[in-house]
Amino acid sequence: MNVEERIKTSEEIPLERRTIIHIMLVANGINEKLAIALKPFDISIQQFNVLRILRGQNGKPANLSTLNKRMVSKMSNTTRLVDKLILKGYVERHTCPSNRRKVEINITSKGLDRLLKMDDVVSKTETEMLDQFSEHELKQLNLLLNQFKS
Amino acid sequence: MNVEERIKTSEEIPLERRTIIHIMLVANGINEKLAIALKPFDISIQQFNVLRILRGQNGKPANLSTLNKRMVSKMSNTTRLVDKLILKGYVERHTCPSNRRKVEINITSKGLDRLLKMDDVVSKTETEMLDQFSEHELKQLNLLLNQFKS
DNA sequence: CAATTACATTTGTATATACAAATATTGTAA
DNA sequence: TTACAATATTTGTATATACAAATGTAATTG
Repeated sequence: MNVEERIKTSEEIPLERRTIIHIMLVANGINEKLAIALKPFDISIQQFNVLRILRGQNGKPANLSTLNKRMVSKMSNTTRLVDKLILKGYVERHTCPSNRRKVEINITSKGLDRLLKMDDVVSKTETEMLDQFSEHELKQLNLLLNQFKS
Repeated sequence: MNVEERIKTSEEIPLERRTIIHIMLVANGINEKLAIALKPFDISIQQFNVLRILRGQNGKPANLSTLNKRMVSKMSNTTRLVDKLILKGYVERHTCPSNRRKVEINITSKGLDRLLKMDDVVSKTETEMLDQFSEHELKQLNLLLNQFKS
């Protein structure tokens, strides 16, 4: 993808700005592709992400602040995100017995089951997007990305 | 920024998935930083982007589909985005005389004036985010990003 | 132990976004 | 020239997100 072509500009873009725009374009593309892949499951990327985190807990319940810390894109409202997953029967929420301010969130077996199927299409999509890259290039890209100031 | 640390995982992430997550984290960081920079102007990144496109038109009016084509993140509703800018007095909208299905959108002098001030903080933010990079590295990063399938 | 502070989550409000349907206008073809 | 298709935008609806305020619970301190 050529940046100038994509945003239809004839003017030359300074290298720094071009880099920022480039990253944003690629990230939007990734989002779009993943959203399409997950569409048949009627689930958003964020919801998928939460399910994956919960699975990674290996049965150990997570609370909202844990989820927030581990999410790729920080949500300002994890409560409502979890609400949606409960409605779908993919997670359960209980008040934490040791600290009733907290909630314990677990993935259900139904959630685990669906997640397994989502994994397939997501992995396939990820591989498709990156099949132009050699392993060395992927490593190089990760190293460069590390230099961004967070 | 270390990916594993940021998403608090102890498990090893496959290189492809790690790359995708890395890009998303960096893009979210960019978004956040730009949003903060633009906050004093009470304007969203998308709105800022539209103003920049309109300025690039050099007086030539743009219609909605032109804006859509040139925007970094495709909006599904440019109408309402332009509505907001009109409310702020930054743009004007008129029905296109040659084709009354279209609208002609122009940036106002007030919009141009504000945009000039926004440019400063945005450029500063962009430079801050990238000051770890040499010119060679930026070029290298752009080349790698080009390999993403769009 | 009452008051205060800190913590964890929920709720309210405004705006953003995705998608589909509706509206208005223009072009075209029988 | 009427009917139909194509184009360009707007509107409706549902969900997502950002931010601030509210709620409920726990810990601390005088």
